Amino acid sequence: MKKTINSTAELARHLGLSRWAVSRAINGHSGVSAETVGLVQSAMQEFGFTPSAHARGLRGRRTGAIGICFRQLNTPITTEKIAHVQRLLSRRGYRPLFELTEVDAGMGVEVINHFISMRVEGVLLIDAPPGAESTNWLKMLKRHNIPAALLEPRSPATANAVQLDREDALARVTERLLTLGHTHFGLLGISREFPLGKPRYDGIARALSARGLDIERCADIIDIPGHRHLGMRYGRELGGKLIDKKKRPTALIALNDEVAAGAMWYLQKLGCNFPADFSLFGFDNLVLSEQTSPALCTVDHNVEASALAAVEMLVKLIELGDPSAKLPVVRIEPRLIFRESIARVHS
Amino acid sequence: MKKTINSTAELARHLGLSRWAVSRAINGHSGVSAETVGLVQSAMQEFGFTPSAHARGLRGRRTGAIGICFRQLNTPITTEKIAHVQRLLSRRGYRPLFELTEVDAGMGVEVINHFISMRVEGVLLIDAPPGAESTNWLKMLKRHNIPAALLEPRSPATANAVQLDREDALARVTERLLTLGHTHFGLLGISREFPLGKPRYDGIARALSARGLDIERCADIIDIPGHRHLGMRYGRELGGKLIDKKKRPTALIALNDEVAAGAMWYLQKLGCNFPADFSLFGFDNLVLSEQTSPALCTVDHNVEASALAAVEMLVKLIELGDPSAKLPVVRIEPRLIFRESIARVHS
DNA sequence: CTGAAAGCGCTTACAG
DNA sequence: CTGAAAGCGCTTACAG
Repeated sequence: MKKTINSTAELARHLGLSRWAVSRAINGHSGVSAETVGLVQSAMQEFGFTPSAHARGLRGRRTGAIGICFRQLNTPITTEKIAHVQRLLSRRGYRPLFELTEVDAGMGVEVINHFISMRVEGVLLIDAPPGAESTNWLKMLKRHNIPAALLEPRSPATANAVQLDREDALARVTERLLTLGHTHFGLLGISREFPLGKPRYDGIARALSARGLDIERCADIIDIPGHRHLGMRYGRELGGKLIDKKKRPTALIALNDEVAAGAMWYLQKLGCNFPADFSLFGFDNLVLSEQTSPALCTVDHNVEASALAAVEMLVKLIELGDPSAKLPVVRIEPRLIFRESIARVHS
Repeated sequence: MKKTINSTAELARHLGLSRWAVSRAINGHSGVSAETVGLVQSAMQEFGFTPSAHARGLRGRRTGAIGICFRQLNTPITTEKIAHVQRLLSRRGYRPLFELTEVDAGMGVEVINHFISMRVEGVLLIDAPPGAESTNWLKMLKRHNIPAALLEPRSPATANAVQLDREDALARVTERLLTLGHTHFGLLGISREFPLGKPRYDGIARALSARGLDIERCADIIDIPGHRHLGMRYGRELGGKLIDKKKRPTALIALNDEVAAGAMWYLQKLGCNFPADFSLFGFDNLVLSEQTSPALCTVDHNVEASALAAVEMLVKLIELGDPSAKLPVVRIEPRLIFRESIARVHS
């Protein structure tokens, strides 16, 4: 029967070492021989001993913990962010603490307080909600000198944030379609009044005006104001509105892949061909976009790059040690994914 | 300028109370008046003070922390489990610590060690991988007297687990289709050899034999052995295999909603009607299943019930305080969702 | 309720 | 490297 080891003191006694040597071996500090480090590590392995994070966090300056919070796990994009962030942080020796802020009302403050009570070294807010709520969270953290970085906040931030450049992506999509000869665009679910639609609309307008074209004349906004579910069903309804148009666009740019797939489905059922009758571009690079037929051209969020930028920003803020440090906003370029759903316009 | 408060000692000094009173007020213990509790709480609010979880975890017996781990965030079902678990645990005064085990190789052991170092009071393994890996995790936890519960382990467990009764669900689906007059079934992607398929197949067989029917004669298994992606594209390919059959089934039961939607899409393009030509049942109750046309009949995992059962099981194990306690496996009944994709068979 | 003390398991600074 | 000590911020048991 093996004896069990529950503290570094017991481990030191077992190995005939001082607690000092054990502590420094565990933490990779200098002053102990490589041989001693090996002995300590193999004993930890053998007895399944892991030092108490609480004692360490209480006495030491570093806890190694990083609080990560996000609103909901409702999209594959969010879950991908989380997976990348976990990988990147644990490679840098940090331990992520994940929490959801919107499973219950008022949960956000509770989560931030938990992070504070855990003495996290930094907080990463993913998809932070707009307005006063997240401002309050940032205030709470600042009060405790805990730096925070924002990954894709829902309202525009002026510092310490990483944001996806949707405008640039849509400008590039539009340029590509112009190159293929398209001059009449259908904007499925993309409207200026809508926070999700605004940067997309602006990007399209920018690309058009670079060619001397006016978005008001070249593009039809096809949407249903007040519609809430931005999924396939919405896409089908927009397909229905599109088909009633006298002068049909030749290139369709959809708010996202689900809307694109819904519209494609509906129009195909009516006998339309993709990309012969319509070129179509989605957004999000969901698995769905590969599975449509033809496979959908779309825009990939480049989540890996955003997650990396956010983690590096947070680590830098932690290293600066200045709670009022302001790092410039990082803009991430989305990647255009070209597949089968676009073609040269018929002349 | 407000002074800041960083410890219960400072808080006690500020309020003219003893540290004893403050501690008991914060933890809701008896011996302090309601008035004192109120004073303490409002001062905590005012100064944004949250006691150190590390000091608390080090000295006190309880940390209130629960480790939750899961393999990946790859399905909406998993993310739903997490949201429910967070809500249920925080309502019971526990703090969940979430970690992913499959973002890097060997991450599982690292995650369990982190839980141990955090002195969690219990661990919930969600979608635990089959085989030796999770057995090892359980061994590590047991060594530290940390109870663990399994929510839908990928290999059958004999105790301390909550499992979805897929067999029962498919038996009920089959009964319903039999009631509608169907006697010839197409099993899309459901094969006996496959861990995901086995319980489904058994359930279908059970319902058939209850009516004196033999699954070998009444059902065609339509699948592509070795196919990896169980998504819409696979469904479309299975639709292709189905249409080549001499004697076509009238009722289709798909492995999941994506396979069902893919098959529906493919067959509709060929001019088949749902549910006139084929009745169709999916599984998972994804958002997608509402968005097909006709809307898909499907099976809902009843995640809320599974999450509740798992949380209650874990809480009971913690309260028992016996690291070798074995609670019986809880089976959760999935819910059948009837929509538009099934009909009485043509006579 | 107060007050004074012990102790949780570490890290850290210090003298050797 | 050793050894002895202090201290992180709490909870807890004890005497009043």
